[in-house]
Amino acid sequence: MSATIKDIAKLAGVSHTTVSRALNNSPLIQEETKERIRIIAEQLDYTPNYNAKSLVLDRSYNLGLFFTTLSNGTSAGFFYEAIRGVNSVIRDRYQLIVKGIDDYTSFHSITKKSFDGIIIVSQSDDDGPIIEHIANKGIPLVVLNRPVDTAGVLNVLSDEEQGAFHAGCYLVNQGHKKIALIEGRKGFKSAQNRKDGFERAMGHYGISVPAAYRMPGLYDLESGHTAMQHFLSLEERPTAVFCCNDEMALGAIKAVFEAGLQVPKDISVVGFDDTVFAAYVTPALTTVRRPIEQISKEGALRLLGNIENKLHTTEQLLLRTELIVRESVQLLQP
Amino acid sequence: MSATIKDIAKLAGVSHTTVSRALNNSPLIQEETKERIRIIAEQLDYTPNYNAKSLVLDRSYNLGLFFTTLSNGTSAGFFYEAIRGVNSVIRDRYQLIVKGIDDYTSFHSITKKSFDGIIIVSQSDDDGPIIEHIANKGIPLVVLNRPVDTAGVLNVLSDEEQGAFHAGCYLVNQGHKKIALIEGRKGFKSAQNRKDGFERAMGHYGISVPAAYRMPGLYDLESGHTAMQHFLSLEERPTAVFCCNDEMALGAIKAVFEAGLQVPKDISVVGFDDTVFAAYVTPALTTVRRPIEQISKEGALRLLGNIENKLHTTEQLLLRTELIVRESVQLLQP
DNA sequence: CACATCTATGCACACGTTAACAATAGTCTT
DNA sequence: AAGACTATTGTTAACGTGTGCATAGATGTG
Repeated sequence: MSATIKDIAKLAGVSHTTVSRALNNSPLIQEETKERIRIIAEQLDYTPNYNAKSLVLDRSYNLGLFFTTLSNGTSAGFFYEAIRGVNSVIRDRYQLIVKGIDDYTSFHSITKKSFDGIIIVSQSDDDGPIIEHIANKGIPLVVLNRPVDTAGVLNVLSDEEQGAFHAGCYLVNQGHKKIALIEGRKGFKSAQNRKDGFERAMGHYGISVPAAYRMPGLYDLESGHTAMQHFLSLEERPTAVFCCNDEMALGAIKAVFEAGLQVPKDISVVGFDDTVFAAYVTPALTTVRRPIEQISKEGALRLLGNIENKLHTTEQLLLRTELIVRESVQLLQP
Repeated sequence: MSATIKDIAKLAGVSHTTVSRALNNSPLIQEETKERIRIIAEQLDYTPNYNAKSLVLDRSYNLGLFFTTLSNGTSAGFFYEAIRGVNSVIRDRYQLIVKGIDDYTSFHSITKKSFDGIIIVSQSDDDGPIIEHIANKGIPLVVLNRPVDTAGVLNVLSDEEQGAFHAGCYLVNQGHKKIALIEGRKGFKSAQNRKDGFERAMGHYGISVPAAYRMPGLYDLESGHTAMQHFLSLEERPTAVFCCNDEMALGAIKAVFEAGLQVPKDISVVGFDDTVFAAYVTPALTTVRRPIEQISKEGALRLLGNIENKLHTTEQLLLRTELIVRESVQLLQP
């Protein structure tokens, strides 16, 4: 069917060894011979069989890109930016294999032979076992988006606690005192960090957040909607709500409008993530931007570095978040 | 390093052939022997080397999932749903390799050896060459989202023309006569189809759409915003605007609010795609839903069918779109 | 001129797996 | 009891590529 180095060898009147060396641009082969062989390869439309190469070179040319889940809980924008970032770095050097961790029934098939390196975009503590497995197998690994301290594992993430802290401070500085919180999906590390940052800000200014001002959420529109309905039903409504992501913030805003009220006039809303539509909803959403694409780029770069230099550095990179002030927060007069 | 069938063979006191057969559950091997071998394999934590398997079986266990572009023009939600749909079908039988077609400098490396099958999520006529290439190489192929008529290629898409037609008719039936259009990204087949469906609806009711009521768009928030600003500046403003996707519709709505006007009271807006946030913006967006996830599922299923039965059927599957009526269109009194 | 050195190439094997064919022992048939 | 057949296992080669070692010719050296 398709041409092999042996076919080329026959036509060129040399051994297949010479062809192999010529096409890999080995200094052992005469320039003239190389050129002749290259031309024949071109004519035959030769493409190396990567499976054979992999077998003998013990490299798969595969990079795994694993998400905590593909089926629920991962927001589309997040997913997209992560893949984009990684893809822009690897170009054609590796194949990018995308998987959801929760699709694995067993990690047995994850071996050094099938992955040259793995990028885990982790959103949950439940990812611990797979991280252990990969590290044990000695596969180069970078974990994005969530802190890990396993030795030999790279780690790139944004400082979400700090981002939430800034958002909380901002609300207080705008004059808010009755501030409510819609939490993220339980078990997701980000949910914990964002909550922590928010709490720290409140603590910093000595503002207490009663139980009625705290609602659980699932990072989706619907749970934001429900949570806000609850806040609106309270006798003493909060004047501002910090939502642990933009989708929930959107759902929350929707609930406010449905109740015949206005954002930010009657109630202020802050989100987290700066998703693409945050700037375009009405009112434009004040939110915390985390540099997903940059995180995935930096992560991929460092991973490739470790792969190519056969290192297993343990490095943690923390990228700053940024508060994006738009129109969804009202300045309260004292 | 890692165990091979030969290691198992030694421990079991049989030939490596017997081990291979046992682990592949061949009927040639005695049940008792199989069991013994399985236990040893388990103890050694044996995993087959897929590169070696691929080499001899001439199968890669790879499925390509190619998008027109990863870097711009593909909406995040679209991307996400497509991967989800395909992933839910293939589970652990194949590895899913995600690529942007515009990342390829040459299609040379796309061979039968490296891909058992390919799914192209096509958004542009520019994808013609790669489709030709893949079909010529005899690699099983399904093209999603855009019509193709190459022999031996599967094709699954939604009837967007019909969807846009219904949306257009709906606007007219709600009493609108001055209807404007924000077009999709030039070169994208969907842009043409949606425009065609809209035009057909207008033609059907004898409504003419002047040049000033047509604006180009790029499928992003910003171009929708710009286009709507243009419409608002006209002496005789349209009463309704059909946007070729939801993102542009969001941008358009934003522009309306900025001008101190209201949707749908002053101007009605219809989108296309029913992205996740369509239901949660204010006002909730009336739009056309196309079943991306279903399309990618159906496509993947049919592709796997063709791969496993070694067929190259030429089949086209057209899935219906659905008009989702929400709150962004005003009923005009005559 | 004899020997060492260098250059360009080939030979043979390895990577881990599957499969065609061969071999052995036991069972059945007449 | 001889031949045919069956069940189980082994021998060997093959997939396509890369590499250590051998080889042959050319060139340099004293």
